[in-house]
Amino acid sequence: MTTTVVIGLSAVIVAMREGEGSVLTVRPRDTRTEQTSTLEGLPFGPFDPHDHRTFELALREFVTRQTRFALGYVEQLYTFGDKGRDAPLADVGAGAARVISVGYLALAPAAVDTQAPETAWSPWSRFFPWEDWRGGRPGLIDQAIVPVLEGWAGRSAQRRSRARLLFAQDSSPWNEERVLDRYELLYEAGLAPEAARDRDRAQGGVPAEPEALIPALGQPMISDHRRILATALGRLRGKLKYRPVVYELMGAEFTLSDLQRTVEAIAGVALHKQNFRRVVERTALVEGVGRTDADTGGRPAELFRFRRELLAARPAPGLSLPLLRE
Amino acid sequence: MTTTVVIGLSAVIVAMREGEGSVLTVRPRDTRTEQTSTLEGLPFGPFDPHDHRTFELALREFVTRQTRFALGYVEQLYTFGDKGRDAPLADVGAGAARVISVGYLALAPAAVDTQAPETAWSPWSRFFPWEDWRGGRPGLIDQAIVPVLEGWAGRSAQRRSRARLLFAQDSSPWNEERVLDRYELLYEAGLAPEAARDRDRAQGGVPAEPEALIPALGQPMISDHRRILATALGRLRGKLKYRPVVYELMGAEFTLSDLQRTVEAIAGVALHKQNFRRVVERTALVEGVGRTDADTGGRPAELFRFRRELLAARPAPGLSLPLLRE
DNA sequence: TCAAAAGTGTTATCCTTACACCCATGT
DNA sequence: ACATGGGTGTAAGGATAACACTTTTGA
Repeated sequence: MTTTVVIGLSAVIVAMREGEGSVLTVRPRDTRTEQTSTLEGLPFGPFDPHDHRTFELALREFVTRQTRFALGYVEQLYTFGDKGRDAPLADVGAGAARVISVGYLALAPAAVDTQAPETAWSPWSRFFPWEDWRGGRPGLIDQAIVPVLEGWAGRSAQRRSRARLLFAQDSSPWNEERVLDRYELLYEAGLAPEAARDRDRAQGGVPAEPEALIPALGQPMISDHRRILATALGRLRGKLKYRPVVYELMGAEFTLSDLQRTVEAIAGVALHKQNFRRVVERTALVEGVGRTDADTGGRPAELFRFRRELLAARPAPGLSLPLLRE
Repeated sequence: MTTTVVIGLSAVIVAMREGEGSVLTVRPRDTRTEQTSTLEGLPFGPFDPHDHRTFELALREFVTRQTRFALGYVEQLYTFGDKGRDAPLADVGAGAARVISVGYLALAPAAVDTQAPETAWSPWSRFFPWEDWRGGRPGLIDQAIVPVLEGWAGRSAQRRSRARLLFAQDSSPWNEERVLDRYELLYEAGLAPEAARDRDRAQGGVPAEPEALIPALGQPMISDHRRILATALGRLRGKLKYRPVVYELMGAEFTLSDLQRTVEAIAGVALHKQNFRRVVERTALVEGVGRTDADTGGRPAELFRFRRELLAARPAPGLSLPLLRE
């Protein structure tokens, strides 16, 4: 028996919407029932080996078709191929097809809008509520996550220490980059509804009706899309520090507070205002445009622009995160 | 017409051999002519969607089969799918198959050996002679590369500045991480024999006999393997700085000079001895074992070991590269 | 005794962190 | 006047880079 392979492309398209780090989601329409899915997913499209010259071109094309805007910054994330966690398209194709999905990260300025039906901007705190530490340690970690993880870990020292490190218990520090590791831990511990669904499918059965969701554990997504999203968020948080990628999320002109709020939303931590400004100014990648924005509620803020022309001429640093002590 | 997709896995297996950063290469045997290839390639194997649960398991399996040793550290690099640069397996399969290759980076300690026939450890300076700046700026850059690039760039300011930045001309600094960008520049400029070959194949013809190689431009490899190797080397050079990956290349015990020579071989730059030691000791990821190695030619050196047990308990830093000024 | 490589000490400089304070606007 | 957010100055501590120097071996 030969199993054929189908390559799918998924896009994590990130933008700031209403002050929150958000990601473009779709609710696909089931071809049989004509119902739109209750779960959200990422924009997803097949890669046609005959027509498409490169993955990236294929991605840009189908995203433009689905969402009606053209992507700017795009980078390949990872290729996912685990059996049992593959995309639901596997059922749709002829016979047994294995779906390999190549995940991409795309960044869009806030102004970019989508008028396409069935697509929406969702703040990613919907999917990963434990990742937002801007207001200090989220209560739900100790209320809802830690107790269940302790039950799962039992006497296993390895499991306990893994949970302790990833969720910053007992004075171990919060590492905002390890989004994927945390999601995978929750998945393994059975706290992600996706785990139960994948298990049911593997046993040949129809997925059971989802149980009542525990809001603290975040909205699940279609297929392995929450895993791809976690990969994207972790990668973005890391990249922020060594490449000037934040500016891909900003409009043409912005205040330094806008910039700080964007970095905070992505990194999920609060930053020290004065030191953040210094860090930004030291890179010399922004310059004032000589005008101010008066709609700030206080003193008008100077408007800056990103000096994109320097990108070609330099190794180009990122931003350090001068954390705000609690 | 449907074009089928085949997924191939390629492995860049890195180890120190005879003091040089080396990579495991194979000379595949042509199924028709029974001749072994004149060009080297990377260990490469098909991914069987029916049998293999994950890419990584498939990779470990075929590498063990081809090279007779088991991989340790493994990480996914990138998935390559450009038409016209795909693997030669495309001709071998039934009809028109498009080969997508998922590249992996693996690190092995020097002690690891391969007894398999047709495999060998090749220093990567064979493939990228311009990447070794340990003895200062390699003369071949200005002798052989820059003149040809200038011809290629012509009056295009963009091309000229790209070449200038990547090859550190006119006081622009050498950025050792941009291995892939440099290779792609040479490919575009037609300085990589692979470019001519891909062009010939695209026009339906049989690849012309390779012209006499210009040694300064490095040995070409099969398919797009030199591109994958460039990706691996760039990634490894970057990762060195923020994750403690060098230790994956070291034996159980090593001197600080061994460690420095390894970092220098990978990064391709000379480091300042005293400051390197300080940097290493500050991470506290190594500890002396209380014995010395007398075979150094001078004063015996203290032996150290990597405190791997700390990896689980820490965010784990890398090494900065305290450059040696010329 | 000398070459070769290991290993130590010290200083200037820069970056980060932390703290305190002033400025310009709307209500 | 005062609340709100924007913006500046400065000093302590730590990391890096650059320098010179001592120690221990083999030939």
